[in-house]
Amino acid sequence: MNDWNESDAFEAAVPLSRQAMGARATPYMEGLNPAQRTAVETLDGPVLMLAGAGTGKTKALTTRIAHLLMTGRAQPNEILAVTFTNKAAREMKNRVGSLLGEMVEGMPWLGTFHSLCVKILRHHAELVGLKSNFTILDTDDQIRLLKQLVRADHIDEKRWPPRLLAGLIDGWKNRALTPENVPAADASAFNHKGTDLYEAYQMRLRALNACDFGDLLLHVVVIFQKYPEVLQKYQRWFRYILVDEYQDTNVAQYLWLRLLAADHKNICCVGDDDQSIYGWRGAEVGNILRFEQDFPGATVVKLEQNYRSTPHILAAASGVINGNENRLGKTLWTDRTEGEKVRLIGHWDGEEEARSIGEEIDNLQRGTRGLDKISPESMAILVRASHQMRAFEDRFLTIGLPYRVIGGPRFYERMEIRDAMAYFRVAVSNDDGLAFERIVNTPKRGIGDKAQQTINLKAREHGVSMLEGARILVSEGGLPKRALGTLKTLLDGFDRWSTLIRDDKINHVEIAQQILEESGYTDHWRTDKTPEGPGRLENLKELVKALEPFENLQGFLEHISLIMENEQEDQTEKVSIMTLHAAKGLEFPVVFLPGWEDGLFPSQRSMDETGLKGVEEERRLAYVGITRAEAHCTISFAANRLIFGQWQSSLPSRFIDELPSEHVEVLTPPGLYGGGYGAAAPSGESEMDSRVARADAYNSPGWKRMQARSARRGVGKPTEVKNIVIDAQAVSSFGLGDRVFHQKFGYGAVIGIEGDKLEIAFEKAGTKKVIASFVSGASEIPF
DNA sequence: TCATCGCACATTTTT
DNA sequence: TGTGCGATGA
Repeated sequence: MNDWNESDAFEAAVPLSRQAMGARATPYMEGLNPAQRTAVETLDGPVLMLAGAGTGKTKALTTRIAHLLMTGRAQPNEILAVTFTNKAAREMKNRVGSLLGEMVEGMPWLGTFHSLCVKILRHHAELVGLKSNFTILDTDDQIRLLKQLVRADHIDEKRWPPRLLAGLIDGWKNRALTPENVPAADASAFNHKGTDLYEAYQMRLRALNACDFGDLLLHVVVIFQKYPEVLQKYQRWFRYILVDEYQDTNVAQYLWLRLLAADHKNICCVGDDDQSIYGWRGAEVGNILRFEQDFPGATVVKLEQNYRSTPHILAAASGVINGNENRLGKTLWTDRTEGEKVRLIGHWDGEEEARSIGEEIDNLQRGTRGLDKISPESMAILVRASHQMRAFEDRFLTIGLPYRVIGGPRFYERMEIRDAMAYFRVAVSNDDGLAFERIVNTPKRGIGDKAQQTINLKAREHGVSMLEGARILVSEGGLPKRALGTLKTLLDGFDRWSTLIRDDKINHVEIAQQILEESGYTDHWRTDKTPEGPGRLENLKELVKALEPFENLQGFLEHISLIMENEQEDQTEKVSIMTLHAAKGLEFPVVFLPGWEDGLFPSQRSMDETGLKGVEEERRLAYVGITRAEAHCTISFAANRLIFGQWQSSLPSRFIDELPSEHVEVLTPPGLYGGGYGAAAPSGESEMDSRVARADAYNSPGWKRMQARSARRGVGKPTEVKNIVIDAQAVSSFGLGDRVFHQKFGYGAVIGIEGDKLEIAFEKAGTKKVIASFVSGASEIPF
């Protein structure tokens, strides 16, 4: 599958008939708005397509490809089209295909950065000291390798965890830095040994004939920079370059693109600076902000007409994103006029929030809100951090609401899958040491650390692979008897399986089954008594099924190293729960955005680590979240949350203050503060509208009064709530030193006042900041 | 070599 | 609260 096939990639494909197109109009261009049309038709020179959320970016991009082909500007194999994910690549392929019917043979150079790099690198591997059949390590292998190196250097793994080193190295690779280029400023990294270990790691990889993900790009960039004649060949070949999600590119990817575009200069980058949310893994918003300087004479096209959301939703999103300084500046608009305001709800705690959202979803799917029934599939809950999902899962399980969690550990990352693949890897190529290490003692064969070290030693001493080393040891008898026997069995197994693979007489699916069976791996899970056992067996079956479409095991392994996704769409209608990151690019009629509390969202860590830059990225995340919604968007926050078994109280997110109040409907949670604010107290809203439509409307006295008022009116939940919120006088009447009571934290003394927020030293729970309305004077508690 | 205990720790994730 | 890792003992 990944075989680099010259004829595929470079030989002229069947030319498209120019007459055939000339005769007809351009039906594939129908339905484009003027901006999209410009983006499609501006073929010469650099183009930056700034495409806001829901503005038909993929449509413009795919139509542009169709246009290039139909006008005869380029053959399918002369277009380089790059995406980040396999999913995006697949979608693009399909959409180009359907635009043009069956007229175009596949585009060999449409793919992810990584898959395209593999293709190039296999062809020039020797230039960076690799063989063209190099293997690709995933993060797991990478960490294990680094661990070995860290240990070999006698570094305290507690203080200097290998993962940290992995992060550093990834960071360097993202910035296209080889060990010799690591800036002096980074010299102190990892106990002053970072650079050396990086170098050692690269040497080790070369010895293993392996690459990590970062290397795929780095090596190609290095080759391009060092061997102009190689670069030139590609530069000349790719007449047109298209890049999706340009705001997510890192330095290495940027360099890669610049080098390739330097000849024809026909590069079209599509992206949205406001949706750059991957800075933490090396993405440089700067790339898109700098585009016009980097590519002089660039045409910039802004796609601003939004086809997804209602005006209120767009306005709310704009209000939030306007808080960012560094933007190219777009304003989404729509010609729609109808629609609900964004709804804002505060809750007492996370559980309450989950309950409320569960109820709301239930109402929506039954059509109780006087609206049409909405299928659960059309609804999504988008959270900042995955631990927030639990509350919803728990709740939905109890009320029997079908849900699906998107993201989480992917299929090919699961332990049993990786183990099974390690078996395949060793069977296919006996010298895959990392894979051998992984499974030599799985299932348990009495070959522990000690024995593995001996094997390793023996292998190095003879300059052979681990498997060969093990073979020598077995023949010499250099291991405990028990280990010797099991190891021999395993080695015989690999002999047998490798022969089967080489002979190619039996179907590879059968071979795979045989390997898993004879190695004892399937039995290992069959006899496993943990609750996961059956599921893992199930996954193994899935894995074997996934082998079917491939020619052989080898083809499967090559392909799979770059595809770590889980494609099992079950068609039952379910509510989706996912992180905001995972939601990028998706859309739902109904979106819930829970957990908008300072510290959770924006995340404390992000703010601590990168300061203002971090807040801005979090703000973009908020923008991404809101713009996922087509018709209904509900933002909520909880005053208290159980985090790591500890109650923490928090303040509503600063992003809530940034929502323009005229596009927000403030609701009180049913049951908590009494409910029905919107129905019974229209005054609150007009009050807020008359206020300067600015950020702190929610901190304003009006907001507080409103909260207090609805609280007083409330019936409340019998136990929890009645005495939490007290009236407006109390809100403003606390003074330093006052003794107060808080429902979850108990008694405490006010030690600081900051607007409507109090800093309170609780007797049991420590010092916390709380909204004044959530505490009451200690004497007022109506028990 | 393997099982158990105790401790530190705790975003976001694609390839 | 819970997990995952490393140190500890059988």
